[in-house]
Amino acid sequence: MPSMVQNGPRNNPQTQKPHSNFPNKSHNPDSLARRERIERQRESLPIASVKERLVEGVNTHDIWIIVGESGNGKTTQLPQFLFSAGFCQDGKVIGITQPRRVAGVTVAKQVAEECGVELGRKVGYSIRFDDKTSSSTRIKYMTDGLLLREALLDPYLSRYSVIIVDEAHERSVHTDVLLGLLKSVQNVRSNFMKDLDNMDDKKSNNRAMKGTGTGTQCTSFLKQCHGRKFPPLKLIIMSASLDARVFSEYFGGARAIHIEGRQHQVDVLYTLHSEPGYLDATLVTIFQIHLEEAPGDILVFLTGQEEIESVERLVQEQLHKLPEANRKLLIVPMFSSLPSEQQMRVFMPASAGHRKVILATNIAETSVTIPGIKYVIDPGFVKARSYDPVKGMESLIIVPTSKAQALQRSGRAGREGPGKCFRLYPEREFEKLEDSTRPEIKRCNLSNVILQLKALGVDDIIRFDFMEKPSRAAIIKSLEHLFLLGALTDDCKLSEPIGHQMARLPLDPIYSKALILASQFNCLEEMLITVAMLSGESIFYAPREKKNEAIAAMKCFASPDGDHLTFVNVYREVYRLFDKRHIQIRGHVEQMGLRISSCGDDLVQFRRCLAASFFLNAALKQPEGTYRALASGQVVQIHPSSVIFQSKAECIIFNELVKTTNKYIHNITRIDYLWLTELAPHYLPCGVKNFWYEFSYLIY
DNA sequence: GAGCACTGC
Repeated sequence: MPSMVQNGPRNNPQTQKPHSNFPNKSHNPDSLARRERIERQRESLPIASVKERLVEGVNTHDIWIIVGESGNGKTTQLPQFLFSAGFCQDGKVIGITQPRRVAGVTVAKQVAEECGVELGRKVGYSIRFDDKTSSSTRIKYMTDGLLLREALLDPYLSRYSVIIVDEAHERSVHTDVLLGLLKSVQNVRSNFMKDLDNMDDKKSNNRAMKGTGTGTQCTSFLKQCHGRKFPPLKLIIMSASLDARVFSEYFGGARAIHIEGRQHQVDVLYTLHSEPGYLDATLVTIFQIHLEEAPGDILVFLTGQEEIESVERLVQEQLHKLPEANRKLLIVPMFSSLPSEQQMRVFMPASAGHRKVILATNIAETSVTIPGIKYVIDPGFVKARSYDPVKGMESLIIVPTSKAQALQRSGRAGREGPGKCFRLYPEREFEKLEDSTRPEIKRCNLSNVILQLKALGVDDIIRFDFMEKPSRAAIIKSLEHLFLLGALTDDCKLSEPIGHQMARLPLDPIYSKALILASQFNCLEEMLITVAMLSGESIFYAPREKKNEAIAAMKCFASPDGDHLTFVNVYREVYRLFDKRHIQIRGHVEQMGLRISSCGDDLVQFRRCLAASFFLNAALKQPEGTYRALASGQVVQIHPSSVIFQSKAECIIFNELVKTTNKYIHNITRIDYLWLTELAPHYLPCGVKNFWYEFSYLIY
């Protein structure tokens, strides 16, 4: 039972690393010395030797692919090279996107320091909830999701002369959608004059861009471009993957340049035979390193909290059997749901003579860089999320890593000096692994992606030029979902006003719709609370050792009607803890002109609104106590973390269906079945069939 | 009776 209310939202420990402050005036001899040191450091980076070639390349070609492992300085140096080469003339901006918030912040701080400027002036960053830019910002680091949002307001990305997409090999959904968008924006901007002629020729034709070779629709861009002139957009795709070919092919045979990294030698060792139980093998390897290898910390990649906690226990048990002198081993767990104070422990050095063992999930692959690692233990597995669009179900299952992932993990041993990586499987098994992890866009719910693309004016999703196309079934399912939510019209366009309102909110479409409905049900205040809680990390945390305290704390707030009402209760008591996201969403709905009122103690009204909002996720109790989801017919169970886990509610709505050891539903509220027939009559029982009839001609 | 990792004008 998750229960303790956490002390504020968790922060990634990297954001809390100390950084020096600005401004620094160069009259000071200390700062002069520092500037010289920074200059020397910059010049020693691998990328410095190819500076002229890079700048010349960007001048002559509109698109470049830069391949190179981390440590070569491409993220910090390239924007500075381009700035010096004049790419920010006329107030234009160089934008650099990152998949993660922390990276954007830390890199921007470093570059501001290198430039000797105050962060937020010439160099800045912009991430959700935190904008450190000004009108004078010329080098702007940001998350890729944020640039996508910017494109909704400025489809031509007209402020930017150059956009650098960093860490493209990670292939997050945002990166993939952004690449598709950038490709079409670049095309429109470089063919600007030609396209205007084109449009004059085809005034009656709504699909002016078809046939220009882009494969995308830019009609909406063109309309807004009338009478304005933009310089070509320079694009740079940066990737750490060894294979630049996929990017190069996607961008019409774009040139790629390889820049050496700063990686030290890592010896990779394999087992002779397959290990039946990789946790036992992990344990043996930890002690083998501890007792036989030179000093240096160990990083172990495990699949989840449960594994980490059980390995931690096993290591502690074994440790006590060793002679006193051999017990100098410090075990530190690391996973994202761990509170930040405990996450910080991985950055503290072990006391003298001790070796540190970090037991981590794949958070340590990319998100968190831990100093002092000399040994990596890689059992070769990862817990991965996948999505079944037909069943509307996510799965969280343990699968083998890809080759790229194994390389990424072993690289973690060679950041500060030569290291060793112990792969707990035979070398022949490595050869059988997939080359790279399947891009996220092929294994996630596409409703949000489609809503954003529609808002950007891309009407024909099936023919959108994705780098890797999601399955037709996944696209159709999400179109159907959006239609049932009222976001799409009968001819598959974004509806007015609901679809456009939904696209503006940075939320899962079903939550956006819930907010719109809630203003009609006079319970927007309560729905804002609920959606804010559902949209971020859980604010509940129940460590194993404080289980009873956690249960007691939860009981103070629990509502017999379910989790959503419990959220409202918690908020009303302790709202300050997570106000940031609440305030942001509140600002959005106020701007949209929705009426914010509270239903007060009339929580039946709120539950009716939940039923109207989440009717697609309704379930009925079966005789055995399990539930049957109405939309897909699947048999599901209430997850034990729900406050109504033990109740026998006849009819419920839920927010998430995730298959782990069982098909579990999360975030549940008890409703009355009759409300469904009253509030969602277009859906029950034949709404879906109507959809297929209406849309089949558009899809096939 | 159980929770990979990210992200959003």
